[in-house]
Amino acid sequence: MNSVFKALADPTRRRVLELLREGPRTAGQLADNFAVSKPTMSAHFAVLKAADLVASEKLGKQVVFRLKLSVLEDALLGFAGLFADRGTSAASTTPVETGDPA
Amino acid sequence: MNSVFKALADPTRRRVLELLREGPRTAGQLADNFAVSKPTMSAHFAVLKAADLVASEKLGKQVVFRLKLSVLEDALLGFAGLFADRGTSAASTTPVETGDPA
DNA sequence: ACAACAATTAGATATTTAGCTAATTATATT
DNA sequence: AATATAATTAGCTAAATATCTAATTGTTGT
Repeated sequence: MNSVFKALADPTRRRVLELLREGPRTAGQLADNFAVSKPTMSAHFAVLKAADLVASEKLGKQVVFRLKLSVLEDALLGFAGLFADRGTSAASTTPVETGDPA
Repeated sequence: MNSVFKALADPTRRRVLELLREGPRTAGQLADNFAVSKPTMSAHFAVLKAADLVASEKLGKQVVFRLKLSVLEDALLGFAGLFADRGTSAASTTPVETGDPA
C-alpha cells in the first residue's frame, strides 16, 4: 500500500494510469504523451509495476502495459475507508488535552 | 492536487491524518505517536498544511491541528473519478497499434 | 524577571528520486 | 548476416526529502 501511494505521488505516473484506463498501451505509445526520455519513462513504468498498479506483457519487440484497476481501487477505497463515519456519536474520542495540571 | 498526493506519499503523514480523523490534536499529542523527533514532525505538519489537508490554530503554547476531511475527500474521489466507467461500449478506444506497416 | 514548556526555525547530512545520455538486449525485417 | 526498432540497463547528476541536533520564539506560571 505504501508503494501504491509512492507511485501515485508523481504526476507523470498518475497520468500514465489515466491513459491506461482507456485500454492497454505499449511503452512507446505511453511515452509519446510525455516530454521526457524513454529511459525516464521506463523507470516510471518500473515503479508502477513494483506497486502492482500495472501488468506488462511482451509482444514482439513491444511491451504492452495494462492497468490493474482493482489494485488501484483497493488502495484508494481502502485508505478512504479509514476516514468513513464510524458511528455518529461524539465528534471526538480522547479530545485535545490542554495539559494543564488539574 | 499534486501536493495532496505528495503529502499522502509518506506513511507518517497518512497516519497523522488517521489520528486526526478522531478529532483535533495538538502537535505534541500527534508527535507522541511516532518515533521521530519533534522538528521532524513539525516538517510533516508543514507538508500537510501546504497541501491544505489540515488546519492549525494556536491555543496558548500549543498548536491544535484538525483534519480538513473535505479536501482529502475531493482529492481522493476526484482522482478515483477519472477511472470510473464512462459508458460500457467497447473495452478500448484507440487500441494498441502494432506499428506494422499495412 | 525568570524558568519551564510547546513548537518552530536554522543548519547539516544521508537517502531517494527524477532526469539525462550512452550502451545493451531482444526482436523483426531485408 | 546486417540493419532497424523497442525497450531496458548502466552510469551519472541535480534536486528533493526525511531525518537529526541546537538554537530560537512565544506563552505560561512562579
